[in-house]
Amino acid sequence: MDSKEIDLLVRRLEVSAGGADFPIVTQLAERQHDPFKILISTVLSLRTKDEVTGKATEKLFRLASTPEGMMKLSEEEIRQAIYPVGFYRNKARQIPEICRDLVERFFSRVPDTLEDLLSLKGVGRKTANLVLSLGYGQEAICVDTHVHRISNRLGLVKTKTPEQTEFALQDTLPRCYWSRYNTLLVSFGQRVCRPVSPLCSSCLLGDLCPRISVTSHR
DNA sequence: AAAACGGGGGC
DNA sequence: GCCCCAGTTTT
Repeated sequence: MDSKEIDLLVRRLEVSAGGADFPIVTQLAERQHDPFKILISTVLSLRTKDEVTGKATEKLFRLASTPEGMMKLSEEEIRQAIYPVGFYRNKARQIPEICRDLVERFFSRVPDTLEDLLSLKGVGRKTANLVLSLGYGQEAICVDTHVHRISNRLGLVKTKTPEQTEFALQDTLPRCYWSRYNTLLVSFGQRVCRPVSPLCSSCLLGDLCPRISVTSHR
């Protein structure tokens, strides 16, 4: 796929994903340029729907908005604030831990390198890359289940794991598309090209999808 | 590579 | 009741 075809694909994804008015894009834009907020909200978003995560993040930040403040919150306080995101045992425990790490090892700042971000407890490649991309404006591809699934469905990559997808996309996509691409694909994956009962009839990319007539896209 | 983790909400 | 979800960690 040459760069002209890729540019066309990204544009078509933009149209299919519904453009900037889509809630996820709006929410992400609001969190932009605040790496700490992006980090915390992404940890909260693990296996949880994004509308729920957005509200939970706001409530939590009303309690404390800095690593210093947040590391002092009790598990119970956090649990109440972030209801109903689920995964409380992990999340309510990890947040003060991450904040303590930020204060003690990184001078209360969210790191801006992949290696440092991955050293935080509960932060994996997807979270780390999202912080780099949205928080620090670096070109990064963060691969979640949507990006993994749809990149394969569109034939951009042929991979088994999200990590393989990340590296394959780095080879396939020019850098300038990385940040736009992953945000778009998540929107597209949630509203149109869903894992279960995808809206193929209203999808504008049917000609690129080998499974257009198949009922399930899993 | 696969399983464990883990809980509210939608149907 | 059953299944799904912007993942990460452990076996």
